[in-house]
Amino acid sequence: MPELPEVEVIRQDLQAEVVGATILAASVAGSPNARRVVRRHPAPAALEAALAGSRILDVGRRGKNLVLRLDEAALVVHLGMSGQLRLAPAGAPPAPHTHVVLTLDSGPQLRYVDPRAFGQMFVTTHELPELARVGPDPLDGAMTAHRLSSLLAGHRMKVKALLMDQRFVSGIGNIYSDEMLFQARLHPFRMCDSLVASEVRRLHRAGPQVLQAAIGHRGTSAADAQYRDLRGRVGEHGGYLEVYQRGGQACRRCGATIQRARWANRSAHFCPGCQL
DNA sequence: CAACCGACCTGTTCGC
DNA sequence: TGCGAACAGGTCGGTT
Repeated sequence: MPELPEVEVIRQDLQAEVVGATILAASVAGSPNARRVVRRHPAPAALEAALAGSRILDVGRRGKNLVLRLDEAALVVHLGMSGQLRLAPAGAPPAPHTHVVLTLDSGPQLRYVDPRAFGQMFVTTHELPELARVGPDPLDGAMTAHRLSSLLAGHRMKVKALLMDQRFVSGIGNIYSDEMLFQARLHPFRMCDSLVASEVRRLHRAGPQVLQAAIGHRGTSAADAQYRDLRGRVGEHGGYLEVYQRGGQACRRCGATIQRARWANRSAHFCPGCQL
C-alpha cells in the first residue's frame, strides 16, 4: 500500500517523465469503480474536459497525494490501497481495473489502475482546498522536534494512531508507523501524552530516517502490498523491514519474537524486547 | 470536538 | 481439491 515513500518515488519518476507533456485526451471508464475513483466529479465528462489540452508543469506531493500542476488547474491523485499509475504505450492492452487514461502528446499514456478503487483522482484549483487539512510533511522540516512534542502532549491516544492520522502528520500508514516506532524503540500503544522528552527526540529522528531509507530503496512491495512504480517494477525496501509483517520472527536487534497485535480493525507489529 | 469504529472494495490466503 | 471465510488497510462518515 502506497505511503509517503512510494508516492515520493512515483512523484520523482513522474517529474522526470511527464513534465512538459500536454494531455491530448482524458478518458474515464464507464464501470462503477471508475465512477467511484472520480467521485468528486458527478459528471466524469467534466474531468475529461478539464484535463484535455492541459500541459503538465510540475509534479508535487502533499502527504500521500500526488499533485500534478497544470496550466489552469491541478490534478490530485490519491492511490488509496491498491492504486497504481502506469506509463504504457498507447497501443498496449489495458490492465484489468484501468479506470482513467490520459493520452500524452509525448507518446505514452498515463493510466490509473486500481482494483479496489479506494483511491481517487480529481481536478481542482491550484490552492488545493480539498487538501487544506492535510498535516505537515515529515520530510520538509515543518515538523520540528518542538512541534512534535506539543502535538504529542495535546492528545490522549495511542502514538501509532496519531502517526497515521493525516491531519497531524501526513504520509504515514501502517508499514512506516510500525517501522519508525521500532526505530524509536517505542511501543505502538503508548499514549501520546506519556512520552518524555528523550522519547520524543528518538521518534523525531526515526521518522525521516525510516522514510528516507525506504525512498532510497524505491519503496516497499510486501506480500500484501502490491506497490509498483510507473513501469511496473517493485520496490526493494521489503527486505529491510524490521517489524512489519515479521510477526513470529526474531528481532534482528535483540532476538525476541516480533509480535503482531490486532487493534481497531488494524494490525501493529512490534518487538516486545526493544519497544517499551 | 476528540476518539473510535464500521463500511467500502477485491485479490490473496487460510481453514475445513 | 474446492469453496467460502477471513484478511489486508486509507479514508469517510456516523456514533459516543
